[in-house]
Amino acid sequence: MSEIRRVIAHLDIDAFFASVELQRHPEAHGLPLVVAGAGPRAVVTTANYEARRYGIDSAMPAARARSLCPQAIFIAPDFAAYRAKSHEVWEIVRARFNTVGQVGIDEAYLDLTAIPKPLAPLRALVGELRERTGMTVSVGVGPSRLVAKTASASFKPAAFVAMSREQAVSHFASHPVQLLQGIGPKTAGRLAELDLRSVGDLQRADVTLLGGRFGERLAKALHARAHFYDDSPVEVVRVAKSRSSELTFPTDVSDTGRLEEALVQLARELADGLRVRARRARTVAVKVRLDDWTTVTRARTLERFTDESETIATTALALLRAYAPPRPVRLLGVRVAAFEDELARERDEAPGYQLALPI
DNA sequence: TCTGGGGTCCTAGGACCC
DNA sequence: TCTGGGGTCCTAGGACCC
Repeated sequence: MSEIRRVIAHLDIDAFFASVELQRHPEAHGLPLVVAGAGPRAVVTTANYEARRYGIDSAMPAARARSLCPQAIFIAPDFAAYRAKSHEVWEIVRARFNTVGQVGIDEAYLDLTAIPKPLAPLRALVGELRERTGMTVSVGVGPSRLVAKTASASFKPAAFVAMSREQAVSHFASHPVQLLQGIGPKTAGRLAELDLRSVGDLQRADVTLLGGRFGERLAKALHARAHFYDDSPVEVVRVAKSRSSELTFPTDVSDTGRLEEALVQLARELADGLRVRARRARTVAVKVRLDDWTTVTRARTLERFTDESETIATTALALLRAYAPPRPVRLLGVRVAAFEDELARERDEAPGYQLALPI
């Protein structure tokens, strides 16, 4: 087995939404700024570093953010503006580097293995991005996505850190396990029951003991993560596997008519999106979150692929009626999946192409 | 102070076919 | 009359990430 030493960079735009808003509201510079919706159930999408000093962070209810820092400037998110700025940033990156795998709106991995001395051009890129887009990017570099990501995440903002796997293993040993990507609150809680709280604890843990609790597969994966082993590739092209639209009501809804109306609207949005992207799906699913936060999904796979609002809406309605929510509804969603193979569709729709049908 | 919206991946169980 | 295992497709729920 030949071991190729990879060089991976992780780029992350610092406080992205808040930074875009600061460009449009220069008077807010140096003041706490929070991007959050206005509704009663809104959450914080981003807070700048001034606001984070008050304990405000992403996904926190906006109401709580307001009480933590009433003098902060609150701005409703403008996703069209963020998408435009994101496009600007990553187009510049793609013009300078070949293997760019974007992950979400404000992050990307770069595979720099083929570049002899990658840090200098990377440093130049950071400067260029700041000059041309006004965005500050944090950079982590390492032999894997995991090392690169952990480095950029823990040294941001304005980070520029390169680490070997061995350095990551020792440097992050004292940090909580949740620092590792893939370990969230649930897994951290289960690990704590085994008295494993830090990355170092997990490094030293007995895999057999872990296996008894998590199953062999997950145990091995967790142990490997703690040692910063990761061979996942940088994926330049990613094809979506599902699309969804969902809506949290400002107050819970019991009225069937109102629920069905909302569901049809969501189905329409979804179908419009499919047609814009020239994709068709075969599975339609609904998601219902009740007032007590229980979440139920129901799915149906159709005979044919579809991109029609009518078909998607009818299927979604049938699924909702069959479930008949037993309590007031907080959230409704529609999802489509099992997309038609893109190449097959292009071939089938190519002019002059005739499908050979058996007689 | 009650917790958005858009995704991915994993697991487990049942149906069905060979 | 009782007993198989493998493979694929589908559904439902859960955890996690940005």
